Amino acid sequence: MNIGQAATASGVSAKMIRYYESIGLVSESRRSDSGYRIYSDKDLHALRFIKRARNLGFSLEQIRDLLSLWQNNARASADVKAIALAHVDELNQRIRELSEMRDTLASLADSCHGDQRPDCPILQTLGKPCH
Amino acid sequence: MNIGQAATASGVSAKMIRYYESIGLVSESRRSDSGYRIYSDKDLHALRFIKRARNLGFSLEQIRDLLSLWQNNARASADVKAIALAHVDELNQRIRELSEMRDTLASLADSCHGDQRPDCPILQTLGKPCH
DNA sequence: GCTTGACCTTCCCATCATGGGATACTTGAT
DNA sequence: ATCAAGTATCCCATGATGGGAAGGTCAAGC
Repeated sequence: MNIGQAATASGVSAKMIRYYESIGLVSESRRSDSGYRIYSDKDLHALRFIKRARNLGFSLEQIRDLLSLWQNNARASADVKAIALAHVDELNQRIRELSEMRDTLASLADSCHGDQRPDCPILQTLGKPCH
Repeated sequence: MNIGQAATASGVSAKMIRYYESIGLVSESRRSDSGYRIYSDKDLHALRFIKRARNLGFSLEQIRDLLSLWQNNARASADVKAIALAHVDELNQRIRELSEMRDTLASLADSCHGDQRPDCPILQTLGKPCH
């Protein structure tokens, strides 16, 4: 399987597959005589693993750890769970921050007439001299 | 006021002030004879404005628009409100995505024993052949 | 006056994950 | 033989920020 097919089948772009290889996230693939990368089902499996983990918001470094646990049959599930829960915490933190921004901004927008007049509490608040 | 004092007073690092100037987000400041940047209260006001808007998650390009409205006394508050509401939508979208990730991951983690055994539904799900 | 340390200047590089594009080669089908 | 599509390697860009080097400036203390 060439890189394009692996990309389609895994949902990871060819560009990214090459990049993952360059940073050692996936091992260097076999090459054809002409230098084309060749992917096995096992390689594909790893790419799909990465794609899933990205969809869950894991960073490539977190995925590096997950991959090594995934490939290590002697792993303890506690190690995996710890990474997952740490990431849940990160997600919660970011959700909290974004929610706070949204609430503040929504209430500012709510108090703005939204008409042709220049008077605007949003700009007034942004421009206030101190926090 | 030198850049360091402006940085402290506005909460924007000196690095960032220079960067904002380089991309034309703030106008080039006056310079002393020796080339030091000099900031007025008005400049400081604009930096604080930017800082606030960043805290609300606006991108620098959005802030560019907000600043020009802020400085334009003939603005319509509707224009400001539109930008704010569009940003609220973006925030909601990101919150939704992150919440979805968190829920998926939390439920996976929940189903994982988290003990010394290798058996782990988290890795199993990440590694499953198809979406 | 001279030293010292804190501050300022510009310039380059790094981050993180991804995409765009240039140039050249390979493959497979007509 | 030709042509399109695929692939290879490079370099560059993003957005917002920080780090650091090399050199100039300022103010305080001796």
